[in-house]
Order: sequence, then structure tokens, then C-alpha cells
Amino acid sequence: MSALRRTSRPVYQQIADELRDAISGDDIGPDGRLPTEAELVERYGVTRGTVRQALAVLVNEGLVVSDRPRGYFVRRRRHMTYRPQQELLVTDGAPAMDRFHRSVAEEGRTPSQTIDVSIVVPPREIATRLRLNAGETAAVRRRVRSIDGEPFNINNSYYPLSIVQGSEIVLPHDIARGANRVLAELGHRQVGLRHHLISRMPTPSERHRLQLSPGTPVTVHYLTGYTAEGIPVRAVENVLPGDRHEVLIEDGQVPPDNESST
Amino acid sequence: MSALRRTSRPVYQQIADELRDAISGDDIGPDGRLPTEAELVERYGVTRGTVRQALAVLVNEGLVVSDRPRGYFVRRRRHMTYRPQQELLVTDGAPAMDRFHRSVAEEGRTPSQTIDVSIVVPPREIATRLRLNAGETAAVRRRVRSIDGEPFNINNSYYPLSIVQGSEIVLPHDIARGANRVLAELGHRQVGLRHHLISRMPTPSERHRLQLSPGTPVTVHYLTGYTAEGIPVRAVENVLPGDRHEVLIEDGQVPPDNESST
DNA sequence: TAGTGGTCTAGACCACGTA
DNA sequence: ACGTGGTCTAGACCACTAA
Repeated sequence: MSALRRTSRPVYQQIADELRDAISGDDIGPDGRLPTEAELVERYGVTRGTVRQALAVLVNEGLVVSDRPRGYFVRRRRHMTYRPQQELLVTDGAPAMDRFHRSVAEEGRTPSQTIDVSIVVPPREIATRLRLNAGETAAVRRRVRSIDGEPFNINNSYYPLSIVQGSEIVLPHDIARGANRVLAELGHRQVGLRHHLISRMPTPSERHRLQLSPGTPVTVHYLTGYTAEGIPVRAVENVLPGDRHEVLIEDGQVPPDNESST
Repeated sequence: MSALRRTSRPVYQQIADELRDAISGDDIGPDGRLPTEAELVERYGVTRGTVRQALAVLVNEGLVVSDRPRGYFVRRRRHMTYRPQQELLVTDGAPAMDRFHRSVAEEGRTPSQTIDVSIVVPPREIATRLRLNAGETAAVRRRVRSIDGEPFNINNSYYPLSIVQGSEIVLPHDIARGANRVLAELGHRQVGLRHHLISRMPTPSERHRLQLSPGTPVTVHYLTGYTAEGIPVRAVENVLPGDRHEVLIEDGQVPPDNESST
């Protein structure tokens, strides 16, 4: 049908542009299905390879997923609000898992998590934040939190071995009163936090563990907890899929939040 | 040379895996050059199409860029630290551009920015935050900040027209004492901020304006400023390329930051 | 000018889930 | 069983830039 100019922009980009417009307009809504590759081949009079190149553009932009063999579909974003300030100084109050549980349950969905604990030489990003020497080990509690059985984020919490050795932090169970509380009981109460946020594409391992579609970036949230003496006693690496999370931080005097938490 | 199994994983993924390992190991360092497509064709005994498929994987992971006709190169990340808390309540102190200028100049690089001001119906994300009715207009100051002539981030600040009409905020010049100060003089001093951070792939327009390589996500930072009465008087949309920024937030009592700002 | 990656064609076989 | 997208081959011509 609609012949495309051969002169200017590559054909596959023109096709991608038209499909993108059809999506951002409302010709194809969220969860809507795109034409099949065969249909596009016929419509534009090009090879399947060219059509696939066009679709790959949209897939890598995170606009579209291929759900074989059903076809290509427009992606929908569903954001859960993540409030890193709630990780603040909670030696009292509800621990992290309870908060996650509660906010998810409020929406009628089912939260779950896996925990695995081990002693490792942490990655550079963590070792630096805990001020460990090269080769020095730390205890790590690795969690994958899921909603309705689908993985939602990764949460790896590292603690200097010298501090948590023999405590229940190195046991692979949920800590009902919260790890921060345990640290405080061990004499290492946190009074300050530093948050680092970066955005990047996921590693193959993250893509697999979080079941990420192509074109989905992650926000990596590094959190370091300090005692009153300025000693880091906790370093967290939080991997948040971009299509499922937004980060909310409030500063100063703000009105109540009316928006939904999803 | 090294024949690849035909049984299990697709060949192009196996090639991508080997190249990725070569990169994360130190066989190919940052800025290092990958083998040419022709070399990979010969090494693996596959078609150029398959080799290109493998390379596309790495490009979309943000690990590699193609710099035609020089070849494929390993990408290097250079992070500038962005501190949204410095946007906090600055009715006194140095305004935003000064801070950007100073921190860039400290590294011996040259900052610059373009400003353009217009009256628009803001996008939904902004209209919601400013509590505008459908179709209601706002003044927007659009900035592109650059370092050494290369675009670095996009900063679009929206103000309700009823508030800033006739003030210097609607003039396309830098405001030496800061827009926050002007708002305060107009009787709308901000006492609280709400930060929203999301991570996604850039739009084609953003990719073009920021000259982003494929595989580079952006962090979008929405900032809303509230008066003591809880009225939003400023909504900012900040687009931060993931390969150039990290966000730093401090909470409570933390030791001095020893890390470099880049 | 030589060599690089970018675009496009024409075809083949396969894995998979839904109907 | 059928139609979907996933993988792979074998070729062609082109645009760009560093040597």
C-alpha cells in the first residue's frame, strides 16, 4: 500500500515511526496488538527482514513486546511507588518486608520473597561503600521480592562480617523485627543514609532473574547506612525494573499525597 | 575457529556471550575495539547477519557502540553526580545554573546552556502536578545544558501562568538570582519539594536532542515545589541520560563524601 | 581508495502455543 | 494443524572516513 520514500530515512525507520505514531496516538492502545510481520511485509512491500528491523526498534525502545506466537503487543507500564526514605533510620516501626507486604496486599495482590544468605567478597560498588579492603568478606542477604509469583525487584543487603558474625542476620530467615533493629542491638544503630541512584540496562543475569522484557532499563539503588560515628554498617544494592517502579522522595513541607500507589 | 554448538542456545547469543565475557574480563578494556564483523564471520564460521545480531545484543545492552567506519568499541561511563536536594528551598544561596557551572568548571570542562521560554499546554505529568485543568496553559522554561558543547541533560521548568505572568520568568534569559527567588518575591516561596524518579528508554526526540547512543536509558526526575499553603508553584521535568548521571541523596547524619564528583 | 558498518533482498527451516 | 515469531544463510549495494 503506502509506498515509502527510498531517498531519505531508512525504510525500517520510517516503518518504526509510523507504528510508533499509531501507538502514541490511540490507533493501538495499551495491550493492543500490532499487525503481524506478514501483514507489514505486504503493507509496505518490503522483506520480512526489514519489517523485523523496524519492530526491533520499537522493542528496544520498550514500547512493544513480542509474545510468540501470539504477536507483537503494546506494553503497559504499571508503577509501584518505592519510597527509599522509609528505609530511613527505622530501628522502630515496621521493617522492610512488612511494608512491602502491606502495600502490596492493599492492592489485593500477593507478595512473596526468597531469601538466601552467604559470605562473599562483595562487588566493588559495595566494598567501597563498606570501606572493605581488597578481598575482605561480608555477609550478604539476597532477596528476590515477587508479586503474584512474578519477580519484582532484587534486594541484596551487605553487612561487614565483623559486625554480624553469629547474629541472626547471617541466618536465611526473615527477620521479623527488621535487620536495622538487630544492628542497633549489636551496638551499631544507623543515624544516616546515603542513597545513590543510577540507571542502566540490566545484565543478562538480572534480565533472567527479573524476567525483564527487552527495552527495560533498571534503576540501581545503592543505600549505605552509617552509625553516629560515621561508620558504614550496611550497604544495600536494590535493583528496580524501570517498568515496575517509580521512586518517590519528599523534602520539607509537602501536602498529602493523593496519588495511588501503583 | 571455535565451532559453536548448534543444539542449545542460539548461535548469535553464544557469540554475544563470548564477547561480553571478553569485555567484563579485561581482554577488551574501556574504549577498546572489538573484532570487525568480517573477523567474527571468519572466527565463528557464520554469516554476517548472525554476527550483526550478536553485536546488536551488546549495543542494546549499552556495552558497545558502533562508530562507523571505525568499528565497534567498548563504552565507558562517566558519571556526574546530580544532587536533587540542592534544588531544595534555595531562595537564598546560589541558583541552579551557577551550581552546574561551578561543578563543571571545577573539572576543567566548559559548561553552557540554551534557554527557550514559551506558553504551552503542559504534558499530563506536569499538568497533574501543577493541578491544572485540562487545556490550561503554563509557562515553560526549556533548557539544554551542555558540557564542552555536548548535550548533557534537559531541564524543563513549568510555572502556572497566573503566577509568573509578566515576571522575568517568562523572559528567555538566565535569571541570575534564581527562579526560586523570583517566585518568592512574587509571594510564592517554596517550602517543600516532591521528587519523582522513573527510568525508561528515551523517546526519539530525547535521543536526538541528547545525542544518546543506543542502549542508553534515561532517568526522568519530576520535581514539584510547594508553598507553605501546599500549592504547587513549580513543576520540573529533568531528563538525565543514564550513562552520564548518578543521583545522590543524603538523609540524616552522614560522614563527608570523599568520592569524586565524576 | 580501501575497509568499515548500514541497509535491504530472497529464501529456508524451526519452536511454540492456541484453536 | 496452523500461524506466529525466532534463527540463519547468501548475497548485494551503499555511505562514510581515515589512511
